[in-house]
Amino acid sequence: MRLTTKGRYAVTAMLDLAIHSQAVPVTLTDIATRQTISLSYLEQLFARLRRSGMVTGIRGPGGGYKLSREAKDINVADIIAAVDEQIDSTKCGGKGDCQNNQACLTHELWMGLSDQIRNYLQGISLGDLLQKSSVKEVAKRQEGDAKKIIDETLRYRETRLENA
Amino acid sequence: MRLTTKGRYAVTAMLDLAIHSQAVPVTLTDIATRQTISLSYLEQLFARLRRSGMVTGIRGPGGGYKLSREAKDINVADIIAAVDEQIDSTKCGGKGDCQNNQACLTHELWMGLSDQIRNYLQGISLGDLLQKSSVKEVAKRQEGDAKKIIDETLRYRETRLENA
DNA sequence: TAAATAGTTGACTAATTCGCTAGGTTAAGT
DNA sequence: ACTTAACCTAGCGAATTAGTCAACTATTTA
Repeated sequence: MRLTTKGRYAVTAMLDLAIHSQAVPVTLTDIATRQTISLSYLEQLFARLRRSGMVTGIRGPGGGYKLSREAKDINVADIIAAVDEQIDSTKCGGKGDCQNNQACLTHELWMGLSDQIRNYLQGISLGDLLQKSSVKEVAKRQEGDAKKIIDETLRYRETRLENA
Repeated sequence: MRLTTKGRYAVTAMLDLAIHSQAVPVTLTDIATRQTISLSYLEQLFARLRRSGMVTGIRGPGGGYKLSREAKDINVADIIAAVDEQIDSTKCGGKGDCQNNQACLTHELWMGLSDQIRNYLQGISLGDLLQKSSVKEVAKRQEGDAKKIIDETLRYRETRLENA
């Protein structure tokens, strides 16, 4: 388990998706606008997230991304693991023969510690993060900020849905 | 809080130091030999650890490094923070004005999550890690492995201490 | 059916970090 | 003096980060 900015971007974007994901899919352009993340970089991250089965891409006009599961069933550890290709952090690929063909201290210690962190992050779901009131407030304000850009599109989609 | 191999090296080295730190200081050469980490890289890591006040360097023959505090008073989060220069992970340096001069989602979410991870790692001390029996076993075997290299030096030092 | 939208893919790039090497200087012990 | 070992600095190749650009494919609407 590594913790880098890449993982942070992914978690932030997924939370944004969880917040705005209603019946209508959310486009990466919307997320990029709200979270000020490069669109192309988001595309790379979501390609991995999609392959991990956490999100579903819907093509064509009115398309975008949706969570594949409920927010409460997606945890932070999974998101980070999806975008961070885990390089074998032990020189021997987990075989335990890094030092004189035997297990090294790193193995016993760090692997265990890494597992603990993973377990910890696995206990935190997107749903949990949504609960936090502070997140809700910021999200609400961000919607307002981006309203001028997104509003028309959104309104258009909603109208279309109502007519369907 | 970031988690990279750099931090892992630092934690591993500090644990090695904690295990072997008796009355006699431990040289970086010893640690480098036991943990198969580059000596010069270790020097860089320990420069930071020393500046953070976690270890004390003793120069000259018979010198080496010692823990500045007891193992139970040094936690994993501090070690990682010491070697990982924390790049301001919010674009605005924690001022909370990254997006339209207001706090962004990243702030509310990731900073909070990062704090949780930090708090968690702060609860794990070197002393706690020493308790783990598996660590003890590996350390014992590693001592045996490195015995041919280190034994003479160690014996020499002990003799010197007894005579003092 | 044509046009517009939007996801998908891949190649490419500048900047940074990682892990390490090489070479020194300084302080302390014998 | 000589050795030891901490301490310091510069630099290097590889990897990663964060991002751009461009082409392509699928879907929907007109």
